Amino acid sequence: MATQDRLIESTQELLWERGYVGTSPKAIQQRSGVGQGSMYHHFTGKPDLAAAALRRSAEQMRAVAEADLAGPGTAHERIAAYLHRERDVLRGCRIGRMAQDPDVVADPQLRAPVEETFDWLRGRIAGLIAEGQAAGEFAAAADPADTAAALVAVVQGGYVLARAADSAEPFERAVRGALGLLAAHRAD
Amino acid sequence: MATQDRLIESTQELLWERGYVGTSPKAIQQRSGVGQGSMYHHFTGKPDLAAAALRRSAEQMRAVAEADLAGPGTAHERIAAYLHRERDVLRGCRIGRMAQDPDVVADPQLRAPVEETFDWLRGRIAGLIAEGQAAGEFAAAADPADTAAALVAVVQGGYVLARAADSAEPFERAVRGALGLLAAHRAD
DNA sequence: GTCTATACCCGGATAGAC
DNA sequence: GTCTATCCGGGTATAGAC
Repeated sequence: MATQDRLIESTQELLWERGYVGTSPKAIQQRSGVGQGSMYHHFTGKPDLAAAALRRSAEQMRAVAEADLAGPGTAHERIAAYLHRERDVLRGCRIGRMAQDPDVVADPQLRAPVEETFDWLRGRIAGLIAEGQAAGEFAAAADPADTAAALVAVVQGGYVLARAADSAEPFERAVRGALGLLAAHRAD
Repeated sequence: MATQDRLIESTQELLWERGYVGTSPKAIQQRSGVGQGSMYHHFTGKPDLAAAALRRSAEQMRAVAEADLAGPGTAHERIAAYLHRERDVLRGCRIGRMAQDPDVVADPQLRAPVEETFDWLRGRIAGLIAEGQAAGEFAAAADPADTAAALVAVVQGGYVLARAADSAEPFERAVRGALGLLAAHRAD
C-alpha cells in the first residue's frame, strides 16, 4: 500500500477511536509505520491529513449506506435494512463522532465532509419515504424530510446511549422503537 | 462562591465546550481564577475534578428534564414539552457529549453519571408512555422502553446532526419527525 | 489554603542531511 | 522521499515555601 494510503487509513482509525483532539501526529506515525519526515512530506500537517481521512471515511459511509438503501424490497424494508444493518455499535459512527469536536466544527475543511454526509443521508431517506407514500405504503401525513431526520438521529443518538451504557442494548431498543413508530404509519 | 464551586463550575463549562481530552487543568485554573496549588489542594487531579463536575451536570440535567416531564397535561403533552424545550441546540448535551470520549467511557468514575442519567431518562419516559397507554392515549402496540429509547436517541442524535450542519434546523426536523410518528400512534 | 518553582513528557512542527 | 535533530509551548503533576 502507498505511504499516503497507510497514513490516511491510520488516521481514519485514530479519528474514529480517539477523535480529532485525541489524535496526535506521533500516534499516526506509530500506527502507520511511517516516519515523521515522510508524513510531513506528504501532508502539510494534522488538519490536512485529517481532512483527507474524513473525506475517505465519508465516501465509505455513503457507500455502505447506499448498499442497504438501494437494495431490493419496499421503502419500508430498505429503511429497516439500513437501521438493522450489523454494526459494531460501541465503536459508534466515525462521521457522527466528529460533530462533537469543536476543532472539527470550527474548520470548514474538516466539517464539510461531515455536513455533506448527513445532508445526503437525510435526503436519500426522505426520498425513500416520499416514494413509499406515493406507493401508498406509508400514510401521507408525515413530512418526509422530518421523518428522515428523526430516523438518522435515532441511529446517531443510539450510539450515544450505547456508549453511555457500555452496551449495545439501548441502540437496539431505539432502532426497534423507531421502526415500531414507523410501522404505525403504514397505510395498510 | 466557594473555591471548590468555582472550580467545579468552570470544569462543567469546559467539559461541555471541549470535552474531557480537550480540557486541561491550566484552562480550568484560568477560567475559574483559582491557582495551581489551590486546585490540587481541593482535588487530586483532573479525573477527580471532572468526576465532581459530571455528577453536578447530571443532577442539573435531570432536574431540568423532570420539570417538563412532571408538568401538567397528558403524557403526550409532557413528552412534547420535553422535546420542544428551548435549547441552545448547537452547544449539544453536556452529558451525551461525554459518551464520545474514550477516556470518560473507560473510567467507571466518569462514566457512571452519564450512564445513570440516561438510564433514568429512558425509564422516566417509558413510564410516561405506559401511563399514556393505560389511559388509552397511545396505542398499546409499542413497547414503552423501546419507544422511550428512540425518543431519547432522537434528541441526542439531533444534536449531532445540528452540529454537523452548523444549524439548529436538523434538530428541529428530527423532533418534529419523531412527534409526528408518535402522534400516529395515538389511540384516537 | 494558596503561591511559586520545578519536572518531565507530549504535541505539533521546522530544518537540513542523506 | 525519508531520516534524525531540534524547537517551543502545553499537559499534568509534585515539592516546598508562605
